Amino acid sequence: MARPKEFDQEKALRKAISLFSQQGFAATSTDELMRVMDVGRQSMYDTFGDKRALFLRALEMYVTESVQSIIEELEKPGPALSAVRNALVTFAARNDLSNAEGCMGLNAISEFGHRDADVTRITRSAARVQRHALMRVLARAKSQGELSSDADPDSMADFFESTLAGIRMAAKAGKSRRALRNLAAFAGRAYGTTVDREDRRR
Amino acid sequence: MARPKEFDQEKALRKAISLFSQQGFAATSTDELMRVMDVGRQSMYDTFGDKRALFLRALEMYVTESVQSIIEELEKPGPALSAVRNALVTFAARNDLSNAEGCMGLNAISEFGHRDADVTRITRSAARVQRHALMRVLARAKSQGELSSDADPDSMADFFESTLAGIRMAAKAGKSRRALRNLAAFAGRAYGTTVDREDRRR
DNA sequence: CCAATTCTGGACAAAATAATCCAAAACGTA
DNA sequence: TACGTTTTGGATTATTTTGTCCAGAATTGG
Repeated sequence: MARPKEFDQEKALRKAISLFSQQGFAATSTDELMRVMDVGRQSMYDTFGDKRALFLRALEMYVTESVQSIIEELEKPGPALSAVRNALVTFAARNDLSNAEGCMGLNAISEFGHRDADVTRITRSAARVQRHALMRVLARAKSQGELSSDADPDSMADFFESTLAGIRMAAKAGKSRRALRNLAAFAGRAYGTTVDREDRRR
Repeated sequence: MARPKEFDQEKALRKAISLFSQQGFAATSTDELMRVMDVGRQSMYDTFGDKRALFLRALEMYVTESVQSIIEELEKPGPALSAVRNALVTFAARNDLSNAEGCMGLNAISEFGHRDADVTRITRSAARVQRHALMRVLARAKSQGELSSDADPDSMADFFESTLAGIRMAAKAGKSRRALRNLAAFAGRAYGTTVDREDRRR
């Protein structure tokens, strides 16, 4: 038919994610996006629609992958609580945290709050999926007697999510990778006093 | 001399803080600021310089007050670790968190990262002051034997700050006041297993 | 080699936004 | 009351930024 259909869309999106993560939506100009994505203006508009649509596409891609990688950690075999604690530590060690780029998801929530329906839909949806996996692991922990009876799964889940957010912000604030790891490990303590025993078991 | 010197600067600044907290810097137009602050354009420029200077003034006011109120909690009498845990719970109950307005400090870090020297100076300076108070309380905890010997004050402090950030984000994400409180209480568990005993003591 | 189609890049139009200007009103003080 | 100073608000300008247009180049299939 014709010319081989555009540039590498996924790569371009990743560049956009990087830029949006650093500066947010409003502060990022289309000129800057073009330059970083290495795409002509027309190509950009043809492919993605407009700046806002591009942002939403990028956001969706980002949160989906982000949630995915956390769920993978949560569903690792072994004691359920260990998986939870480990997910925190592993998350703290992620490469993309060390460059202080920031989390596009948090960024979007920061910037838009809940006044943008599309943004809210995307972040909420991803959060729901993650929450689901989280509650499943916690239920498993409970059924296997890892949790004391007074432990409230909802609060534990809220705490988990909040810890992730805290780690992300600490990373953006410039904390060292080691500090992030220690912080995550320390947060794990909240999940019960069985930490030491389980850690030794491995 | 002349006319009675302007409007209520502090009130206007608070309005500006509210708006910036919700939308960030770039997404907030001067028109919107004028309307919300209830100040004429010229007055605004005369009084604050320009949009950026206004933002910095507002940011400084916000983080100073925010840090101040946390330090007050941290320095309350009683067992040091209780003060730390209590600071988290009290923070989670703050009124300004329930309206999902968001934290201007986090917002600023999200939006600017460290590419803006002035913003960085303001947030860093406030963080340093808070950190100082925090380390003092933790040192007191250690000297009074509330901390096990393997506890690392730096990690504990990082965790504390990270928890605050997590609570703020959870609030902005729309979590209920009760959820925030439970989350904060749960985070407190990380500071040692003496929770129950100390709580009962009161 | 030709044709159809898509990409590319620069120029351009339109809108939004930051910041300045200016004249009139408000106010304290003499 | 009258003067000098300051605030106020609208009009205006300049700049930035988003999005479109258009013509030429590139590429695949017949």
